[in-house]
Amino acid sequence: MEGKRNVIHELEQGKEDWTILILKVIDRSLISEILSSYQKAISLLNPGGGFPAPQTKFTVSLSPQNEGFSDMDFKNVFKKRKISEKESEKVVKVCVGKGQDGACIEDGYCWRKYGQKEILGSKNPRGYYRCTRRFSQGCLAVKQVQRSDTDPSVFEVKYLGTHTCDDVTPATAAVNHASVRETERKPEHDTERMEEDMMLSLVEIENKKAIFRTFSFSKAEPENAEWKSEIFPENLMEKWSPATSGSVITTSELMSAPTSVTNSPTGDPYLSPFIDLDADFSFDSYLDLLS
DNA sequence: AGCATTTGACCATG
DNA sequence: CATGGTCAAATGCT
Repeated sequence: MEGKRNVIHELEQGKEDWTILILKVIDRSLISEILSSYQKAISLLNPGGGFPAPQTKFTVSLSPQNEGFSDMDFKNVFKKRKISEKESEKVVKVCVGKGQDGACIEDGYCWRKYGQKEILGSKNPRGYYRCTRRFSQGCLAVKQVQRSDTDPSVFEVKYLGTHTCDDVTPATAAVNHASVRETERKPEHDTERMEEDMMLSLVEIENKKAIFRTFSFSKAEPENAEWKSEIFPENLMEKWSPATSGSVITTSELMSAPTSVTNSPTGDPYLSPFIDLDADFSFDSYLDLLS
């Protein structure tokens, strides 16, 4: 009985996390399916229990003028995000890496390691990478990758400089694969492909979620515009930015959002901290729309 | 053989 | 002088 309760709790936790992600993810149709699955699973485990009372009313604040959020912020997702004033490098991106040494973190570009350093006060060395097109195309993009001291599964990736090359690796295509396929899918799709898509997307989105949870940026400043537009494609920013800050994102807006994914090298629309929205979002009302 | 990675040396900065 | 970033020779891999 205790175990069942834990499972329900975990599912609900996951559900909340997904809801946070919905505000970020372009390919909503797939997320809707996942969300429905969560709900079905909870219902099956907890018949008659229904949804927990709207503690599910929460706020997500992602204004560029107060970007950056801590683990605590995401542990208390129902509270308005408190902003840290962190002044630092051009960009600091914290993300989960799949590689054993951080060299394989997928961001769509080809990198070549040119150095590694032990950093004072850090357990793990920092790897230095530059774009492989440095000499062929004069691309000056550089990144630094360091495994987190606190969480070995997390790599802190710092991007410096802008890509001037036009390199988009197959890795990027793979990242977008599931979403692209999703848009191509016919109404009468076969379950096998659905499962495959779902698995791809789950892996992808779980990574995004982890990134999103620990994502932090330096203070938004004019000189950062360059890397902002590089990492977060303009058209997506436009599509996702409400006209005014503090506007409420309705569920219908969420459902009608574009399903296409741009083929941007490092484009990670899921993570855009520049979406200026303070959204009150009720999970229950969202599910009402789904049913 | 050609390319990528490793690693100690070197350099710039505070 | 300590530290972090880069260079480049040595080494490894395919």
